[in-house]
Amino acid sequence: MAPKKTLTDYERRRLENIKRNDQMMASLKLRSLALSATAKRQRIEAKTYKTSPEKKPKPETPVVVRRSLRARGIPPDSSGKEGVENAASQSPSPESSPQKLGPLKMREVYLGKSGDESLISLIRSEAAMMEWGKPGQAGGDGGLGFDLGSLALEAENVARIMSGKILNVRFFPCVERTIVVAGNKSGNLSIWDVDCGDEGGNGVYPYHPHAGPVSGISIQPSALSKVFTSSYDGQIRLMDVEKESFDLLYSSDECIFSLAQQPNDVNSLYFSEARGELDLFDIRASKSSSSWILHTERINTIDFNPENTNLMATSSSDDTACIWDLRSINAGSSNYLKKIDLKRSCHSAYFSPSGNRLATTSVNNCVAVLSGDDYKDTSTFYHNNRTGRWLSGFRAIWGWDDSHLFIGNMGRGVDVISTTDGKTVTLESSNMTAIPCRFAAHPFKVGALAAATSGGQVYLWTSKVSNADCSLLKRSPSMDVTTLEKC
DNA sequence: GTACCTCTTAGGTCC
DNA sequence: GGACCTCCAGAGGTAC
Repeated sequence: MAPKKTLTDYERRRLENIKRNDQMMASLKLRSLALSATAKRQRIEAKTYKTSPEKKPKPETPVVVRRSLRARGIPPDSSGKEGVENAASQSPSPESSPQKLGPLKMREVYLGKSGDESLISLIRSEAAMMEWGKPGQAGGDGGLGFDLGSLALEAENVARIMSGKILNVRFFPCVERTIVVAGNKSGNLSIWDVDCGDEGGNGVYPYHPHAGPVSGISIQPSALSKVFTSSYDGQIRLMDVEKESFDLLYSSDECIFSLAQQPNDVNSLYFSEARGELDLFDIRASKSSSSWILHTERINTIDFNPENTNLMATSSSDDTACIWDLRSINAGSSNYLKKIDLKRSCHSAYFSPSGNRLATTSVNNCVAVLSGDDYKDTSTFYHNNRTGRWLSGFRAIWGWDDSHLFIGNMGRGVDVISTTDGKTVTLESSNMTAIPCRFAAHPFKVGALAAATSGGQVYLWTSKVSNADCSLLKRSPSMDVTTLEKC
């Protein structure tokens, strides 16, 4: 006989509800009525998931595989063991740090073993440098002369920075440094300082600011010390490195599914909650200033045109993606500039670096690119986007110009779709042992591409030619331009 | 039309 | 190496 399962809070509340309802039914002498009602509709018992009798807490600590064994002088037998032991010895599980409605000190929710002082001072100094520098974005319409063949995944650029499914990955928009930030389904936020390899430590700083999946991360180049995060737990938090805290900006009973900021506007947040609702949050006034119902189902992504920041794109599980003009959005959900019906749930809609194109990814196995005047031209590319339940849905992102899109491949590769000739190539590496689902392109380092998996790993592809790496560039025959009908 | 059920998918852990 | 767990998607089917 299986040992008695420990009930979660949710299950306990649910059982209490059922018990209360039973008592109420009995008191109203409605039990016989209720029984006849259930007899009418003979449902099989609600689906439950088996749980192991003695569930051991999962280590939430990052394991960084930053140096090859050969490079570290470790014999093959020791492979990975060191990291795993480190992970197992890590302390607080997410459940041990329940989120409160209020600000959280960074150290309160820090899950790492060594301190995070070096990260705090690094971000402060990078923020100060950005204040002075004011760099321009990489990319544009004309192309960068970027050579896809030079992309490689070095062994030291592979890290398991958290456990579980990564839903969001971003680069800190700093010019000099490569810092990756990712959020997972457990509400964790991990920051990986990739360049700290020679400075001791593994460079990964894990935090647990949310009680639910992290649905959005936003960082502005002009305010590097402020990291905005949203979560299914209904909260928006601001990781303020100057104050060393995760401030609570917004709290709701509804899930928050996406978060975005207009370029160069650090005082406003756009986020989606519930079914199709988009909210504008004024950070200085600390209140939601506008709200619109734009879709009939959840909004999965919000993105702004980098050249005309009044144009906003949304993708939704109501099978559509839309482009809106913020100056006329008040007129309601029918007042979109452009709407594309994808027949299936749409996972993403992102403007290209020049703003002249929009790429959408849908579970209809298509990546669609809108271009031309008023985005009236549509090109569609067949792409297998059926990721199933356990993987984060694929989202095609733009590289550093309008010529290439990057998206995960179910064969553990990175598909690169050329928007100029419609051809797709797949980047593969023996260092990439899981399917990359979510991507980020470094805004200032052409060729630096972060790919996150549903197992907590991040692969950092860089534009280096290395004979040691066995990255392979091959043409995928099944992914030429196709029509929407074929999709 | 709505509510509910089943199936599918991959990665990590444990034995 | 295989069994088991994960569980906040989405599609398709069925009952009401």
